[in-house]
Amino acid sequence: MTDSVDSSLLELPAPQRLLMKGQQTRATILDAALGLASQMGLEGLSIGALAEVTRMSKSGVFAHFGSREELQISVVREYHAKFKEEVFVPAMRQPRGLPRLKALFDLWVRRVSVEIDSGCLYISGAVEFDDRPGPVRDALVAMVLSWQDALERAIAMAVDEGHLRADTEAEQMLFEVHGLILALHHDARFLCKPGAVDRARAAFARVLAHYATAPGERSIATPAARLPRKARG
Amino acid sequence: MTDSVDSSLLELPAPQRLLMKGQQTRATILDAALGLASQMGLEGLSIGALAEVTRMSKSGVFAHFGSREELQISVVREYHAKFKEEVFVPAMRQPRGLPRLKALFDLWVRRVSVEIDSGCLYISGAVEFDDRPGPVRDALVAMVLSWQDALERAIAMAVDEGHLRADTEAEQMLFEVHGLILALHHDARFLCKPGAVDRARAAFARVLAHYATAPGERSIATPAARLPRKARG
DNA sequence: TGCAAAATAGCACGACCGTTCGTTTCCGCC
DNA sequence: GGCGGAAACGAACGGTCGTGCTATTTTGCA
Repeated sequence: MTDSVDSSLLELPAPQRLLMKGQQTRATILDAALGLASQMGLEGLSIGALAEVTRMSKSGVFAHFGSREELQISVVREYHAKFKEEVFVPAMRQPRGLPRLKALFDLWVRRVSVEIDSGCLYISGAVEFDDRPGPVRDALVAMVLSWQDALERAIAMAVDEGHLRADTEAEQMLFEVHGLILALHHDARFLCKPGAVDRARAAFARVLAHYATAPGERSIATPAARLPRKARG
Repeated sequence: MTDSVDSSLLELPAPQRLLMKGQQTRATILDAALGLASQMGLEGLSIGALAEVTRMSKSGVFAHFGSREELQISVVREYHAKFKEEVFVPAMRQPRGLPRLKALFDLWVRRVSVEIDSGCLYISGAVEFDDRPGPVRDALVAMVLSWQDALERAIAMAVDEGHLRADTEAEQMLFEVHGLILALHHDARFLCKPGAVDRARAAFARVLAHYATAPGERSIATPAARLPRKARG
């Protein structure tokens, strides 16, 4: 998890290690690639265009990744890192349970809204690679699954905290919430409908209300509910 | 709306009109193109691959459309026609209100499930063309909007029939339902999660329950509700 | 300052792309 | 049977793609 500074650097025999120039331009390229891939999709990302943007030669760009596929995978990983840092990490500073869950959704919405003119790689990648097997798809699936897992854990915690009904199916709730983000992305980016963000937020509130502890059924934040979370399939 | 048999045929000066050969192979090509585009996306659709599948020459295929863009648009239109015939038309045979709305969703789900190994052009197209202006995007947007319009009308009718709450915002409900389909498509096709169909159906039932007439608030199918539907923005 | 290695450039290859053009085959009608 | 137009073909063009190669420049340390 040392980010984009990849580990092979630490395994050099002995001599000069801090030749940072390479990693630095690699980061520059990756940044440009992220922007390009967000616009054109992972499949639309071409080394030639990337070279033009970074004002390098095609082979110069190419040498940093060894193959187009490796470049794509690096872009996916880079996006994942940025996403995590921008959405996951800040939300983790909220107390577990409803506040954290709300923060996760809010930051997620904010991210997708910001991306209204740059595109979410998770979403576009999912469509592009949904029937194109290979390492890129595998990487993409892994990233998305890890994000969904984090969300599911947050939901389960909210259940444990007594903020959500005890019979809440985390995976079902995740499905519904994820749908809201997808619809937001679709309406805002493709259909250019104004107010999609508000629709998503309103719908999320509805979902929350439904899964929230029914009035009188169980008091909010009952300490007794703070048991070790039961293992989920 | 005479399907793919385009109207220029009927405007010929006088003589031989039924040289159907052209339209026939055009239909064959279009059918193959639909399959190809469902797998590779509209941008991944290439004339060369299409020629190989149909066992024709590239130029032979090309001649039927005049440009790749025109081919893409034709594919979009063809998909729209098939979608309408498979989802919209049968649902229209249900009585207006809840039954029709349920049928629309059910057929839609069925379609997306069937497409689990062939891809929904509306969804993949939306992602591919969300920041790629041009005639193809325009056609795609028009088709999707017309479908969403149909859904919105169905929701509004269910309100008029008294099957849904009078204060139901059709566009908001549409947003939520659309999200379910997108999530279904994502989970089933990309993540290959089993049971996504059931999740979608369960979530739809939840949405319906929320927007349904609150118990005692207004009786179901009150004849008085059958007023001319108020104009919606 | 000089040296080895890393980083980048330059060039060429083969493959595929959409498109054009001239030719050839096919079909319906006189 | 032959004529005319539609349909399909085949070859070629210019372009971009990813990817190897071999120089050349740049970099970091002795």
